[in-house]
This record gives sequence, structure tokens and C-alpha cells, in this order.
Amino acid sequence: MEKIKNMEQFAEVSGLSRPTVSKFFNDPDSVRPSTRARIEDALERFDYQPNIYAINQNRRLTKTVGIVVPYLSDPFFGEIARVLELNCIAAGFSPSLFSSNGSPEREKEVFALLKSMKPSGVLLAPLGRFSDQSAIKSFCDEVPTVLFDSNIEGFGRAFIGSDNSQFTSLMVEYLVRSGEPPVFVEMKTPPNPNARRRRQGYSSAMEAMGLAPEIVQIAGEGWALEDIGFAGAMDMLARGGPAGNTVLCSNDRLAIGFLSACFEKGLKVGREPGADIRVAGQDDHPFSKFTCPPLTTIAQDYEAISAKVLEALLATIDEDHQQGPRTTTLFEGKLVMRKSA
Amino acid sequence: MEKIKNMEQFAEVSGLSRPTVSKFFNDPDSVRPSTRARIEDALERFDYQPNIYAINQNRRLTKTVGIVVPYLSDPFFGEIARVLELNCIAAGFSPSLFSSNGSPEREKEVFALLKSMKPSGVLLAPLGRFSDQSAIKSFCDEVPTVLFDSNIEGFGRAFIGSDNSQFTSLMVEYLVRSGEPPVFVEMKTPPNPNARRRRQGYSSAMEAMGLAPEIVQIAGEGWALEDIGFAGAMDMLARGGPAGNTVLCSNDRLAIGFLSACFEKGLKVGREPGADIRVAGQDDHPFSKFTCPPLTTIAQDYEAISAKVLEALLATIDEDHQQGPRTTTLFEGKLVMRKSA
DNA sequence: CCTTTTCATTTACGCGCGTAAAAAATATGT
DNA sequence: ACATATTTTTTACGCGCGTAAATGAAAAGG
Repeated sequence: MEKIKNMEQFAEVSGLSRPTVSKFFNDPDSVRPSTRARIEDALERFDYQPNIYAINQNRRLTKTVGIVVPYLSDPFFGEIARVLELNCIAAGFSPSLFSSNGSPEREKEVFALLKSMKPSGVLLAPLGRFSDQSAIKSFCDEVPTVLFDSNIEGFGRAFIGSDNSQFTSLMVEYLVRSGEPPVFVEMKTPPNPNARRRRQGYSSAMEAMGLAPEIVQIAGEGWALEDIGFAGAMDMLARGGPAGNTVLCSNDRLAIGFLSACFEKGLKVGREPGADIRVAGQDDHPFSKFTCPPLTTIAQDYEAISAKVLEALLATIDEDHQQGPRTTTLFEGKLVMRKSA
Repeated sequence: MEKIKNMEQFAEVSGLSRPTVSKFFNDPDSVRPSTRARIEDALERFDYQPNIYAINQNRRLTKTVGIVVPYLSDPFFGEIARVLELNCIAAGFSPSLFSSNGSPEREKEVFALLKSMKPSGVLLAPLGRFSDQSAIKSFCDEVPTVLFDSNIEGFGRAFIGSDNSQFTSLMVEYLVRSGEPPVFVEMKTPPNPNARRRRQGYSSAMEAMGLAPEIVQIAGEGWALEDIGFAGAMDMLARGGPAGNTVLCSNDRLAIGFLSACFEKGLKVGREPGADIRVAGQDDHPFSKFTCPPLTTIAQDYEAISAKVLEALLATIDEDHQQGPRTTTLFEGKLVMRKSA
């Protein structure tokens, strides 16, 4: 199979003019079916693909979509990045994936990179509390950005996420109905703003039921949430355990660490008569199904969220001239009853 | 801060000529310190960054490095991708991350994309058995590629991975020394070639100790390894369990599913006197530390592997003219004794 | 102070493609 | 078969930058 180095040559071997071929690559349906067939035929016989750099240089906007997640080795973000990538491809875009790696500096570098890529749009899950707010602001002003997972009020053209207070109150309701009211366990300095809403959701749900909220804030920095949950739980258990026999963790990863600590201490986790403690989480982390016992949690609908994220991006790309108002979409969680609570 | 749209204008405001500025951006040290200072000063006052597409169009090779992993929501690959990304940046490259998503078609698409990106090199963890071999071959011929995790003999300029048979024999030795000899549990049709070497390592280690290897192959396709491990274990346990009280899983993810099934069946896992069964894995998956009980496994040295991967890439980039022979580097695993076996 | 070396500037071309306008060819309807 | 609408070709320009060669200016050395 012969190598062809530019569109000029390819046009020649396919017996057409370069502008026609160019038109084909921008949209195969924009040329006559017979012409299209000739090009596709030539594509079989010759090895050619247009130079993406030359293409993108002349387009004001490229067909690229940036996807930015705060931490790639967190399976939650790995999974949502995977689904977003698939959706982008299906929509005819070329996704470009970045991880901030938990570092605000890296997040800013990614912004600079993305700006220079002139993407059609960016799907951004910001670091949250640690993000350089002004950097995010100026980025969102320049590039059509849809925020997900972690909201920063007023930034970006849309936010799609979970209704965190609904998550928590749903779980609190279930836990209270089926046993003792839960103690809420969270990090003292959580890296992301969802945690705050979950705490608030917990407090108001408890108060609405005439119960006194009880919150335990455990120490620790960074993204090793399981370690933090484990250490926090060991600490709590060493001090006589939580007040009551039920714990609601701010997220599944903390809960996974908590469960591990319970096992270490020989506590039987679950809702059966002989059990010592109930532990619940939130997020339906990919691994929650396999903890021992399997973790009762609130499920985020990954597919629905990422579908909506892309929908929002497409919407903002279309109406780019007459910008509509910023929209916020919150998905409700579903209770996933497993054996831990 | 004024916006500047091209290098011409930027050269003007910094009082230099465009070629000089161009030289600076290619290597800040290639211009006189005083000139460098003037440019960096102008960079503070004006908002300008060169158009990456125009830059890359004229370079034969870009400063990009492609990273391809088979499945991004697998925390193992998430973690190794994260570390590789960091190393690339440190080496002055701009990493571009792709996931094959478990699909050979997607893998080929990624190859096409990468070819058109003219990267300096590519770090590739192929899908393995399902990969289109000829596609990988032609890709490796065209782009300097370093394979990792999963080897395909003869392809790429180097392979860096784990010494899988060492992993297994190390674990077999430990298990035999500390209790009954293990039954080996693996998928009937594992997606990746490491599994085969682990099976072989198991067999030869057992035979070397005068023991009869016993292999259980469980059914299942795809990348939901925990589910497959769980179902396989449930099946085995329903049929009276493995021959003996010790199970060595081909990898940690299967083991995690296996542990979950044991819990479901009320079996006590561990090496203490009262335990029913011992379960071990391989890989030291990020979550193995938090299973109940924590999983005894063989640790891969992520940092060492990814450092070596990048080193190999840099080597092949330098000597691009006089290609040395393909090198293979295998890292030994370390036994991580936790409580499951 | 003058020569040599180093660095910067000028000039000019090319990369591979988008894209616009006008002319030519082809398809469509009657 | 003709007029009209659609598609394709021709021609021509521009994008932002790399890069090479020749010239000019500044730094270094004696």
C-alpha cells in the first residue's frame, strides 16, 4: 500500500481536486455519493490520513473535547472518564483526557494546554477546594466548559452532578427506619465541595426527624481516602466506637477503609441480629459490591450523568452566540441495599 | 493583559525578531541570557503562547508521548498511567493519554490517531490476546514504541513488565511452606498474556516441589474480573470447594471477587487456626490492602516499572538512527504478606 | 583598539490544509 | 432537449510557525 503524504497527492490518485477531498474529510455526506465512493475507494488503496495539525491550525475551533478529572486512579473518575470518552466519540468528537493528579499546579498546566488546543469544549471535574479559583474562572470565560462532579457556583456554562443532600437524606431515612440513627463520618478537610453538601444533608435530615446530628471529622490530607477512612475508624474504635451502632460515611472510599478497620478489630458488620455495627457509604464505587460485607450505598447513575454532561456541552456549542443561562442538573441517587447496613 | 495572536506580534512587543523568539520557544537556553530575560519579561506583560498546531505541523517529530492503556477504570492502569504521565512531564514531554477500553477496534483507532500525531514515542500496554496483531506490528514499525505490562514478543523497541513466573513461584513457595499447596484459579480465556505465564509458573513451581498442579479455569469474558472471580468462586464452593484449603488467584481482581464469595458463603478466610480457606492474589492492586481480610499478594513496583518504561523510551528516541536490539526488562515481585493467606 | 567568535536580524521559502469566489461540469425537473 | 439547481474544479490566498542562508551587530579576547 503506497504512502501518500498530503492531500494534494491523494486528490490526484483519487482523480479529484483537493478542495473536494477536503470537503469530504470535513463531512463525507457533503459530497455526491459517487464522489464519496471514489474517495473511499482510494482510501482503501492508499494509506493516507490528513495531517491533524494542519487541519486544526486553520479551524477556529477544533473537533476536540477536553476531559479533565482530578485523579485518574480513583476508579470513580476512571469509570466516568471512560464513559465520557465513549460518548464524545459517538458524538463525532475526539476526546483528550487529562488528570489534575490532585495538584492545583497541574490543573493550571492542563488549563494552559487546553487553551492552546482550541477545543470545541471541555468537560471539567475541578479539584474543588484546592483549585485556583481565578484560573478556573478565566479558563471558563475563554473555553466553553461544562462542570461535573464538583460544582463551583457561577463557573462554566452548566453543571451536572449529584444531588448530594438528597443522597444523604435518602440514606439517613433508610438507616433510621431500619435501625439506630447514623453517625456521620467525614474528613475534616475534604478535598471536594460535595462533602459539605452531604454533611448539610445529613444534619437537616436528622433534624427533620427530630434527631440530633452527630458528626465525626477525621484527620488526613490528600486522595488516599481508604487509608484515611481506615485510620479514622481505628481511632474511633479505640475510643469506644461511634455513639450508636450505625455509621454513614461521606463517601464509599472512606467506607471501604472503615470496613477494613472493623474487620481488623473483629467487629461484625451488617444489619442482622448478631452484628455489631452498620456501615453505609455513598457513591456506589465500583468496588463497593465486593467489600465484605458488600457496602450499602447510594448509587450515582454514571451513564445518565455522562450522557447529560455531553448533552449540555453540545447545547452550549450550538448556541455559542446567544448564550443561555448557566444550568444546573442534579441527579438523584438510588439506594443500593447490600449487607453492610 | 493584552492578547497577542501570533509570534510575529509577540516578537514586535518584545523588541526582537520572530526567528529569535522561535528559537527561544524551542529551547530557552539557546539564546543569550539578556535576550531570554527580555522575552520572559514580555511573557509576563502579554498573554501569548505559540500555536501548538502550527508548531507541530513543521516539526517532523513532536514533543508528545502517547500513553495507551487497555482499560482506564482498572485502578491498576489508572495508577500506572498517572505515574507515567508525571514522568513524561518531568522529562519535558507532553503526555497524551488513551484507553483502548477493552476493545480491539478502539485500540486500532487509537493507533491511527497516534500515528497522525507524530509523537516522539508511545508507551503501549496492549490489550493482549484480542489485539489485532498486524495492526500492532505496523504501528510499532512506524512509531518508536515501548511495550509495558503485556508483552508481545518481537514487537516494539523494548518491553518492561513483571516476571510473572517469578511472581507465581514466589507465592507458591510461600503458600506451600506455610500450609497446604494452592489450587490455581484463573479465567478460562484470560484477556492478557501474563495469565499464561502465571499458570506456567504455577505448574513448574509445583512440580519442582514434587506436587501435582491443580488448575481451575473459570468462565467469563471481558474486564469485569471481580464479577468473574465472584461467580467462579460461588460455583467452586457450591461443588464442595477447591481441593485443599488454599487458593491462588491469577490476579488480585479475581481474588477480590473470590474473597467476596467466601464471605457470602460464610467462610473464614485467613491463615489462623480457625480459618476455612486461604486466598492469595497477585499484583498488589490498590484495593488489596483494604479487603477483608487484607489480601496476601505479590507487589508490582509501579514506580520502578514506569521509571524504566520512560528510560527505555528516551533511549530509543536518542539512538533512533542506529537501532539497538529490542530489550526486555522484567521486574521481580515482592511478597506482601497480609492476612488472607 | 582591532580581530575573532558568538549571537541576532533580515529575507525568503515551505509545511499541509481551510476556504472563498468564479468558472465549469454534472445532475434534475419539465 | 432545455433551463435550472447542484456539485465539482480552478485559482488563489491565508494560517502560524520552522528553518535556512546571508548579513549585521554585539561580546570576547588579545
